Amino acid sequence: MDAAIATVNDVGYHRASLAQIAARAGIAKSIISYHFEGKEQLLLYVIDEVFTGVEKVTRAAVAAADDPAARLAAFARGYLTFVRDHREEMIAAVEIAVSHRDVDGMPLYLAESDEENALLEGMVADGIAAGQFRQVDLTVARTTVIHALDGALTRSQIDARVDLDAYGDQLIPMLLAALGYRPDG
Amino acid sequence: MDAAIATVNDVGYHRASLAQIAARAGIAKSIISYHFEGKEQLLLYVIDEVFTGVEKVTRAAVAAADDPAARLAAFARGYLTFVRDHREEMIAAVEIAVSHRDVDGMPLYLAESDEENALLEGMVADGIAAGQFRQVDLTVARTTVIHALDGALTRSQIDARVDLDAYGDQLIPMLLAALGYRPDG
DNA sequence: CCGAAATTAGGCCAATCGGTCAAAAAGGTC
DNA sequence: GACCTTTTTGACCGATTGGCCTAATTTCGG
Repeated sequence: MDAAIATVNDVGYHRASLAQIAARAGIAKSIISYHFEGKEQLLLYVIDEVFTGVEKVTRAAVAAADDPAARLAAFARGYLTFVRDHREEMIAAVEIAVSHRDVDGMPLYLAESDEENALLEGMVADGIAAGQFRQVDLTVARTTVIHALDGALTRSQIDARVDLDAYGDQLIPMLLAALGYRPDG
Repeated sequence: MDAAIATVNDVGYHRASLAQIAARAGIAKSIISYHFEGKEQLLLYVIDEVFTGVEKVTRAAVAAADDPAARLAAFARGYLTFVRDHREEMIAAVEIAVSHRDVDGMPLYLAESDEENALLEGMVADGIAAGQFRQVDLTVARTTVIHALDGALTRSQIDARVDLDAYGDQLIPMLLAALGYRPDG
C-alpha cells in the first residue's frame, strides 16, 4: 500500500500500473492480485483508509468545540493538521478520487460524502441560527469551505515546505469572515 | 476537438483513447495523428484554447472595473460567466489539466499560471493598499479565490442545473468578506 | 480536365495493461 | 522430518493502447 501511494504520487493514477507498484515494493505483481481483488480495489482501499482518517480527525475536532463558528474553525484546523501529518497519503487519495472512474465513467470525487456535507451544512446552519453567521447559501458555503481547504492541499503539493499551520492561521479567519462571522451575535 | 471534449467528459482522461475519440467523431483515428502531433498535443490544445478563453474574459472584466474590490468581483463574475457559457469545455479542460502528466510525472495543474497569480495577487495587494481589504496573505488569498471558483465548476459538474449567476451572487460577497472588504476604506 | 498535394481510411505494429495459472517456496503443526 | 496450507513467483494470456504505414480518395490550382 505504501508502494501504491508512492507510485500514484510519482507517476499519477493512470500510469500507476500493477507492474510499477509491484516493482517499487520489490514483489511480483501477482501478489497484489492475490491479496487484493484487483488494482481498483487496492486504490479504493487507499482512499477509504485516508478519508476515514481525515473524517475521524475532523469529527473529533468539531466535537470538542462548543459553538458553530468554533466548530467550523476546528473542522478546518483538523483538516489542515491531517494534511500536515499525512501529506503523501492525502495527495495520493485525492489523486485517486479525481482520476478513478467507475464503469459508467462517473468520477469518484463527484460522489459527494453526504455525511461531510451534512456536518458542514449543519455547522453553517447552526451558525446562522445562532446569529454568528450571515444568511449565506448552505451549498455555496459548504462547497467553498471544502474547496478552500483543498487549496491548502494543492499549495502543499506544489511546495512541500509550506507551513500548513500558518496557512490555517490565515485561512480560517478568512473563512469565518466569508460567512459574516460576528462573535456571539 | 468537440469529440475529444465530449469523450473526455464521458469516460475521463485516461480512457479517452484515440479510438474512442475517432469513433465519436465518425472518423478514422489516423486522422487525429495526421492533424495533431499525437493524442497529447490534441488534449493540450484543448486546454490551451479553453484557458486562453477564460483568461481573455476575466482580463476584460477586470479591466472594466475601477477599484480593487470591484476588479476582484469582476474576475469572479467573469470566470463564472465563462463556466456558464462553456461548461463542457471547462470541465474537459480541468479534467485534462488534472490528469495529464508530463514525462517526469508532473501534473499539469501544479504548474501554476504566473500571469493569473500576478493578476489575482495584484488585485488583493492593491485592495490592501487602498484600505479596502484586510492585511491577508497574498498566496492564501489567491489560492482560496481560485479554489472557491473551482468549487462552482465542481458544483455545476455535479448538477448541470445549478444557476451559476445565483451562485456568484452568493459567492462573490463571501469572497469580498473573506478579504475583510470595507467599501472605500 | 488533369496531376500534384492534401486528406482519409483501415490494417498493422510493438508495448503495456490487468489478470490468471501452475508450480515453487515458505510457514506452521503434528 | 512429513504434511498441509498459505504465500510468492515468473511465465503467460487476451485486450487495449498510441502511433505508423500504405493505399485509396478528395481537393484544387493551372
